Amino acid sequence: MNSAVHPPVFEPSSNLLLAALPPDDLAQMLPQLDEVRVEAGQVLCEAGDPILHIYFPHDCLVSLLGVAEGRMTLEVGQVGREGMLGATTALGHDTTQVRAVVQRAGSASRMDGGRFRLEVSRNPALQRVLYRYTDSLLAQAIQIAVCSRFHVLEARLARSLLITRDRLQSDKFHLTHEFLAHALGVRRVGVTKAASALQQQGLINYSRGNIEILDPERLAAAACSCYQIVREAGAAPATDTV
Amino acid sequence: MNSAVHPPVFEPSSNLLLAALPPDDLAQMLPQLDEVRVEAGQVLCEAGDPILHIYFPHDCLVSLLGVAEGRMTLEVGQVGREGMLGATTALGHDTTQVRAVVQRAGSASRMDGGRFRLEVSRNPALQRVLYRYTDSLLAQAIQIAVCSRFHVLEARLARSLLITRDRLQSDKFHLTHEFLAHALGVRRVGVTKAASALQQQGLINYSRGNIEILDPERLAAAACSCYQIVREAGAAPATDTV
DNA sequence: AAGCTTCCGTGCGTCACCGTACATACCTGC
DNA sequence: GCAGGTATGTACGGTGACGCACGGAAGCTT
Repeated sequence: MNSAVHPPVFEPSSNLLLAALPPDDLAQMLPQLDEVRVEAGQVLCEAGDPILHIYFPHDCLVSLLGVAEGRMTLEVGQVGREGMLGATTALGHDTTQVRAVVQRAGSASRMDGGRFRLEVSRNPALQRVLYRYTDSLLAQAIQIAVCSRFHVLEARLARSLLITRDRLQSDKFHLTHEFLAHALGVRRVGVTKAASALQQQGLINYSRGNIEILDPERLAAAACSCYQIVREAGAAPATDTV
Repeated sequence: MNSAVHPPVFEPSSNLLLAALPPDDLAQMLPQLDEVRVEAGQVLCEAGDPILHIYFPHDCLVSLLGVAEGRMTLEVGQVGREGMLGATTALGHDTTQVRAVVQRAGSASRMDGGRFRLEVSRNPALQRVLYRYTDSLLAQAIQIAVCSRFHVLEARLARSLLITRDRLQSDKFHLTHEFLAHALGVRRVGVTKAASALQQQGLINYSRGNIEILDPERLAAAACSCYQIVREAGAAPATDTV
């Protein structure tokens, strides 16, 4: 179910973390990486469960959901080709704190969790890459915490749509109100109401999960300032001393 | 103003991150560490400002506040003797995303930000320690994001008090409603109301900032489950492969 | 064409928290 | 023992989101 039907079409190095490794280090990891295809809605790992595999996305997008009791969840970060899923297992956490749900289907390089730990323990270059990436995840999580505490739903929805747009490099994508509700930590009807407001202002258009961003500039104006901050947090810092 | 009036009474290694370093690595850093005293309410760094110094707390406790527009803030983590302040500067972030406010006065080892960067760049043991610590900060931030989104104020207040109790190893400490309001991201009157409820149940007692926890077990029952999760996130993971 | 599933829209009562304003109690220092 | 700052208590209308329930529309399957 996870295996690609067609022969692999992505080089592992299409993931930017892997691409950042020195060639020799990358070569050492290659035999342990499998290309797999992940489908939208698929749960790659569940909060509290052991981390069996880690993933380096190529073209898919994964949503990290913090989980409270019941069905309440809140997106605390996203993982695309610039990152990886399961980095925390390198530090001895055998379970994951978040649920990872595929937002956009695509391809990823997968690796056994135990082998990854071993590889990290003897690969300083990989350690540095993971440290950098964990730090950027922290920056994202902090801003999302602030945002979801203080900003109203309509602004948060606008922010979320813009971030997705940036990541997917497209003004059109598939995302149901239900999915957005889980990410924003609100009811489905709350998303419907906020989305209707944005649509009536002519900022977006949607129908049965097919969302189109009509006016990015005005949508950015309707979003909170967290949009800029989260976007920059995902990018690399100005200088690189480690 | 920051210098200790009395001669230093804390060894740098009373900070657990420094203590985790191999003796040789620690010895190399020692000449660059100054013991300073920090006072309650002191702002060690302001969100958006450059990171001039990094701190390794000995017995003080520092609150990390994510900042939104206006006076709205939300505590996204705490730094005590198990951690440090400013680790992110090692990765080239010249500014900090959070405001760091001293919650309990005490002593810390301080170091110049630039020298710290240099030290990190050539000290793999230090890099590993920072990676571990950043990962635990991330775990804290994630849970706090979830908690502040879904749980009611009274439960969050109980959680906050219990965590402070654990860190300070004392049932009595000083913490005004105003300070708690900034940490929990709510109004001061909201804290007053929630604290009154806890007091009427006989769980706590307070007067002019002097808080006493009367019944930790029942207070834990009044708190959300995030208390356990955050506490474990602050602790070291079960195994250590890096 | 019928039937089913998925997705979106609306209405209604409830509630936690907000913003603001004002009142009261306690502590410190002169 | 009075002034002034600090800390806490109370009140009140407003609102964003909640929980629940139901209606409807679009697409897919048979």
